[in-house]
Amino acid sequence: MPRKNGPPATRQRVSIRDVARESGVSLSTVSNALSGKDCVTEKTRQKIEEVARRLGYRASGVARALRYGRTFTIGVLMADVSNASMPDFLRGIEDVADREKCSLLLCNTDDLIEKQLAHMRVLLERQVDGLVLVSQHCDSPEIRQLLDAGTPSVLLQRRSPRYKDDYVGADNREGMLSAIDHLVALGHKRIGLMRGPVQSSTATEKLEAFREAVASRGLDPDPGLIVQGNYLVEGGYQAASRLMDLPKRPTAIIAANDMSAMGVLNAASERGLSIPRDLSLVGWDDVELASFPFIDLTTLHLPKREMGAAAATLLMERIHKKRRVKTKEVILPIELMVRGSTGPAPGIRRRA
Amino acid sequence: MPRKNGPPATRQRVSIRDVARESGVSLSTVSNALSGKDCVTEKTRQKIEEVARRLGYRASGVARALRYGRTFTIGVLMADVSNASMPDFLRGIEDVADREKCSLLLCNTDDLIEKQLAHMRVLLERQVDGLVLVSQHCDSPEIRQLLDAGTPSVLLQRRSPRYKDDYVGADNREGMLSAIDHLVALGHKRIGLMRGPVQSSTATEKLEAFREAVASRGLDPDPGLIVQGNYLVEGGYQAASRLMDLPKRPTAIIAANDMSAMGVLNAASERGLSIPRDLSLVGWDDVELASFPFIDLTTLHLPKREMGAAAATLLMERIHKKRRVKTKEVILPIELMVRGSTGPAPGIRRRA
DNA sequence: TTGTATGCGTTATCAT
DNA sequence: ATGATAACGCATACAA
Repeated sequence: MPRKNGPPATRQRVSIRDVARESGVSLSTVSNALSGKDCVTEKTRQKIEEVARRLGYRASGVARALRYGRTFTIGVLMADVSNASMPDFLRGIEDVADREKCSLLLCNTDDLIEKQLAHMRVLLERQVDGLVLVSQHCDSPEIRQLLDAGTPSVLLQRRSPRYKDDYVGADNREGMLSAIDHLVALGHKRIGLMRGPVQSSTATEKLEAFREAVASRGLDPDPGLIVQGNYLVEGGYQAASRLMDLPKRPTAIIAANDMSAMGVLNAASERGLSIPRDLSLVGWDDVELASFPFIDLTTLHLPKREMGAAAATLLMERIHKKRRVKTKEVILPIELMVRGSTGPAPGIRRRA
Repeated sequence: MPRKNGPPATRQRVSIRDVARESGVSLSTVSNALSGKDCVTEKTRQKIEEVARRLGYRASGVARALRYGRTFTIGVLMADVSNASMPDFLRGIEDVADREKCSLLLCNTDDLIEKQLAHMRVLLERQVDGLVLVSQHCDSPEIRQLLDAGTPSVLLQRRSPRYKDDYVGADNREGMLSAIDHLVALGHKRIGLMRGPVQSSTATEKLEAFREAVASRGLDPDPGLIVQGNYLVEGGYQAASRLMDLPKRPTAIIAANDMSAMGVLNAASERGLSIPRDLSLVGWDDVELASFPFIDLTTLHLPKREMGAAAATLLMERIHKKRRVKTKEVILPIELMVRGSTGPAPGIRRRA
């Protein structure tokens, strides 16, 4: 029986057919036996299993996916895995995916909308069961169109300002208030904020909470105290430099995130400013290095792995059609980790 | 026409069939038109494209994979993406994968052989086109069996001591010698080595080069100067503590990697030892934080992204059957980044 | 209990 | 230029 069809599909893989032929039974019997159905004689099953093992048979996930209409695959889009928090988000997603027998297809977008679009198209073509986006870009029309194409999706850490999606984030407002209250308790009144990128929804939330606190706690409302950062070390350095070179320097800085806080440390050491004696510093995210004794950064702990897991859980609900229309948001608490980078404001007596 | 087949495969997706029906042509014509064959009238093509767009048609990667016998997917196995070097390896792999229209399935093994086995089985079932392993476990019989099952694979950063595989690594011997020569030039004679895990092939290579150098450079051969580390901060702390509490402390330490070097910094600050005045420190990997001004760690730069790319390139050669049997090794150069954590040995005049 | 037939969506071959 | 068909590997409904 010569193959009549085209060159592709070289048919080198051992398939259920080979097992059937070799064990002298039919396809379905093999299928039944191997998937543990009870309608197969123990003897037949034994035989089949032996043959399968001998031939090194391994069911084709591709064929299965085609048949089931499910790939047991989840696509993950993030700007850059190399960014400190990303691996933890990823691990959280994986925790749940593993449990649900799903694998992860990972794509880096480098924060480029075009790259994200291309990746999304590929992922949808691959028929992933769902999509997790840790991305600033969830608002452009093309992306919305793909998002609405029917494949479940969930936003993690960054949300769309204009649309209502399934979303997992952290309580940034609470975080900001607790940071400020901590600083206020230490006597700080002139607090600088390094805000994150304008497209970042979390940056916006933090900024709003900051303004709210400035008003309600009676802090110095000088708009010069709010500078632009970008979540990177270098951006943190530049932003911090602007704050430090202000005619009247803030006594404390809240960085856009831990990485930009590193930039602040650089800027401070350059100017011979001692932290926390001359300047208190609060980070955001609580990445691993924040807890190193020689860094010892006071920061807001983002439960990254838990957030990833929560996102994946939301996604699985959709995939299992447990929830069809109503969107859901999960906001996880955020905790201030008080470490050594914050101290009494200069000129304030200890235990003020 | 009621569906007769089983419950799965719900048939909700718009397929090439729908496009064919809607545009009043046959399946093959749609396929030809959409895949840019020239045997289609321009008018027909227009029509088909319009319909496809209108219906939101997207070809099924799964069906294609079944048909082609290729999934355009590469499986990546690593102990833990959260480890500092992993994201860079991953990016390198992705660089090449993107170019080759492949996506990455990422699996964390947590360095557990059972987990790795399970993931490998899943990946092979999914019919990935190839496998990249950044894993200590490539030597157990079960794993070898899967590795030899026909799917191309390449080892990255860690190799098998017993088997010859496609492999990409760095020139660890050169790295170690350059580190030692740097220290020797600074007057160090009593150098401590924190070796990596025993299963780590790179750790072994470094250790051998260290011993070679101790002999050839006439360094203190005290076996107590070699302690066990584990690539983690805490392990580095403990190992460094042992070295520092030696009756006669080394004047320099070469850490297992940058993370354990952080542990050394912790141990040093705990003992009030100043680096590099009392103790010189060399790391390994050159992760981002090594270059932060307030850390400023002298370390060996591992070209991680390039290594990942080289591994993926090797893999693609196999996938494209450019190379069938002969295994290939790529050893990338490693470069000493001299920063502030190394200085003259105590008791040595400056500019010794 | 076991075998036969069908379809998942695609594309290459072959016929028209 | 276009259409009919088979095959990739699997799982199921149904018949024997």
